[in-house]
Amino acid sequence: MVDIIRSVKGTRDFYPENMAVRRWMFDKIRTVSTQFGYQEYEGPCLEFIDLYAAKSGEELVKEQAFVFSSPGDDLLTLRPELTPTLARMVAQQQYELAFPLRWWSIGPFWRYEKPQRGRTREFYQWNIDLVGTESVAADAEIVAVAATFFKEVGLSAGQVRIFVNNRRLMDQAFSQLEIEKDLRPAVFRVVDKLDKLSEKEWRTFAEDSGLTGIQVDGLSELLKNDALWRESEELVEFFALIKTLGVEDYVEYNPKVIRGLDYYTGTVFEAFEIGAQSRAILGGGRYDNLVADVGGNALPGVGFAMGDVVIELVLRDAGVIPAGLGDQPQVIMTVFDVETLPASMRLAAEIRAAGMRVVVYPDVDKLGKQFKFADKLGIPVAIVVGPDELTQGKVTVKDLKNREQITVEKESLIEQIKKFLPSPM
RNA sequence: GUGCCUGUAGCUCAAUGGUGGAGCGCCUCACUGUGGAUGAGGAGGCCGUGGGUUCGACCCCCAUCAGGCACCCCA
Repeated sequence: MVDIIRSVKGTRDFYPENMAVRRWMFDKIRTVSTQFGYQEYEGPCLEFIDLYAAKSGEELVKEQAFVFSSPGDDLLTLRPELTPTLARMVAQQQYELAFPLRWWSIGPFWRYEKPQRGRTREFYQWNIDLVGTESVAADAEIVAVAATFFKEVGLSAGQVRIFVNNRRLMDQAFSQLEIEKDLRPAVFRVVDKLDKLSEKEWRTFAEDSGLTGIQVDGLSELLKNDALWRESEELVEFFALIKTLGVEDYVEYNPKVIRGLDYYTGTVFEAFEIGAQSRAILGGGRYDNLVADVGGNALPGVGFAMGDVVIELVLRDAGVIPAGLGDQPQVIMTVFDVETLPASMRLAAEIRAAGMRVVVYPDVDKLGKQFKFADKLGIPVAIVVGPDELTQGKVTVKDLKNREQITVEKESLIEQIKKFLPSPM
């Protein structure tokens, strides 16, 4: 093979087959988002780096963002996340917009990471936010959106679970353990490590992080307490609402869910695949001063983000992606010889006028070859118009799957094709 | 950014340091108005790339690029 200029590391090519799956996933996202009354929006893919300097995790901007200078010497970045853009868009029109606003978006993002399975440098992300209310009902609604998405794509509560916790509750608990405020970020990391280390290693790690033995004991107990949520009025109300919304099977309290990002202030949640893999699918939570960081009035909100890469792997492994997705043609018009080509093209136009996807075979080839081509593309119906048909004013319609064919009057062509087409789902 | 594993035909993978193979796929023919089977042929490779060791390298060493796994981090 001649050398082909390779694709950029960490990017993906979407061949029609993959594109069909992506289209299907995105359609599900759209369906669920709009069902809950959210409106689609989109921001630019390029932003000034200053937008992210305001907040975001330090590492996200400094080490994971694609930053470059434009010909005009501006420092630009390919957006690594949407939240700062959302904050700006809201701040710019804060006196025009009707709050609470429900917005959703899906688009490309870039992070300079080491690519591996489930992680690329260019990916798509679904963002959905409910901004302008502190109500617990908003938290519950957002989580219900996530749960409904799982239902919609065919993932059961046995396959995925949304784990919920509350930052305020944890802060309160940490205070009882007399863990100082400036130690909290380190403690979050300790919490995060619990399932990744052995108990002994975890202890060591916790003490190295600055916790006393008594605090480690307390923390260990705390993180085993699945009933801790009862001590939080917010969470009690939250879980009651989740039940009302009918998605309680998907939602569970988990004291270990903390989330890395600093801007979360209340409810936090993460959805995981259940089972051996246990991949993280989406994450989000409540933030109370989204807009203030970019110069607007502080606005509370709640939302989450889901990347397309992991969810696709989960959906594939779960076997819930339907077959027969895609926009391949429904009918192939074979070409018998040069003389009959115009007749074939004319017929194709008629079938298109009836609303079907039709291709005309572009060369004069043996019929067998034309059928084989149709097979490969998964086209279900073929039409043959040779000299015999033309002189009789008829058309042959062939069901490629069952290998049946029938020669009919031209007038009943469309009807006959419909009989052979697989019924739409 | 760190550690480990892997790069051989379009795909999946073999090949003690001594002339690179298989299965599937592809093309042609048996089958000049009918495709999933069968049979017979055929095409297709600077063995990821660049150095080094050696009489000789797909094989050993180094570097580099790419992919995977575990960290890190997170979606």
